[in-house]
Amino acid sequence: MGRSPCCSKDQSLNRGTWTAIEDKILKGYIKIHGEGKWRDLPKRAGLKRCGKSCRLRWLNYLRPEIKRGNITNDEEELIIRLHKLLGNRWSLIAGRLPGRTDNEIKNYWNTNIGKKVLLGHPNTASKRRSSSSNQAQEKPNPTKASAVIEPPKADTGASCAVIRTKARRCTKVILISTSGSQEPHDHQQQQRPFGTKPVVFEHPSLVLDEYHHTVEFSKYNLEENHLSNFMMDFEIDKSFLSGTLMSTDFSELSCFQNKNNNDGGVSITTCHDKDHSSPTFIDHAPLVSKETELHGSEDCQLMAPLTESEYLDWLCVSKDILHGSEVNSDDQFKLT
DNA sequence: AAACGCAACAACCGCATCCCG
DNA sequence: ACGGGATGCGGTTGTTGCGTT
Repeated sequence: MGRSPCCSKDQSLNRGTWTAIEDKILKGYIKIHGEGKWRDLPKRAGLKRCGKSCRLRWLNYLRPEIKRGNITNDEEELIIRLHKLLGNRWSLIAGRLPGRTDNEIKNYWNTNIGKKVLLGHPNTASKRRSSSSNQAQEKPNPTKASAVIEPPKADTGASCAVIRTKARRCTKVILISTSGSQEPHDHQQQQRPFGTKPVVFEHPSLVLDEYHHTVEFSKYNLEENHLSNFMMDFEIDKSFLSGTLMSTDFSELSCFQNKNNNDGGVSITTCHDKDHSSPTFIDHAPLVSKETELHGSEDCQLMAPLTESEYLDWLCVSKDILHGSEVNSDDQFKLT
């Protein structure tokens, strides 16, 4: 039973930086035989490397589509936006930057952006080896930079909180309307439209799930936080994204006008099933984490209400993931 | 010119997840 | 449904080389 010993323990294997000859051998082998079967590849190709190392070298360095060179300002901007939306899911972020690898973006974040974010200077990128003038400044540990970032203070323009440190599958989203004073279990109230009234998603799966997630709701004592006059929970699936959420007219949604108070708004909370049994079509959490009783709970994270631009970002990414195309600006949701 | 400090990034490591029999 | 191998992913470490003293 158990896992076979890691090949990295094999003392006869080469470690460290790859040589040009090794690169050539690996490139040549993959050109002929294609990717995959990494465990067997080194033996077949005649490389004294472990399969993992070969895979990493190929994916992060040797692939022909890899774009070398500095991260451009546009790319940096995109990374920041995506990180705000996706957290430390570097592979997802890299997937939206053609030619860039997750490793490259992760490194870039840790050495550049993460530091700027911590220091509160998101637009003052220090270029590679540009100057040592800032070396005397406080030196945050780059490897820790992405692990703990303080939640943003209310109304600070650039909110860069990382939602969670470890990528986890998001299986549910809970919308919590903080408007009105209706009872959470009142079915009548749930038939009301957007606006100052409770949110309604008229989708069969939502209704079906209502009872179960109401239980979950009381479990976390949301009521005591006075956050939830209404709550609806649902599986994130394609019908939700493409149907319920995407087809909803948000023109009456007033949540963005009352950020960080209970006077009106919608919070979105993500939950994570430990057994990953629920279907998932997006696996990113959209929002900005907020200190509440829920914060730190292993399975449920409460997010602060989104700003308009944050919400649009999230919707764009969600839609893009679903349809594999860019969102037309005309196709975005109208917000008051 | 040598030593040192640091930034950048390549590579490693271990765990999570996927996939197939 | 389950087990185990293959692969993916993110955190961390090691190496390199530039800039400063």
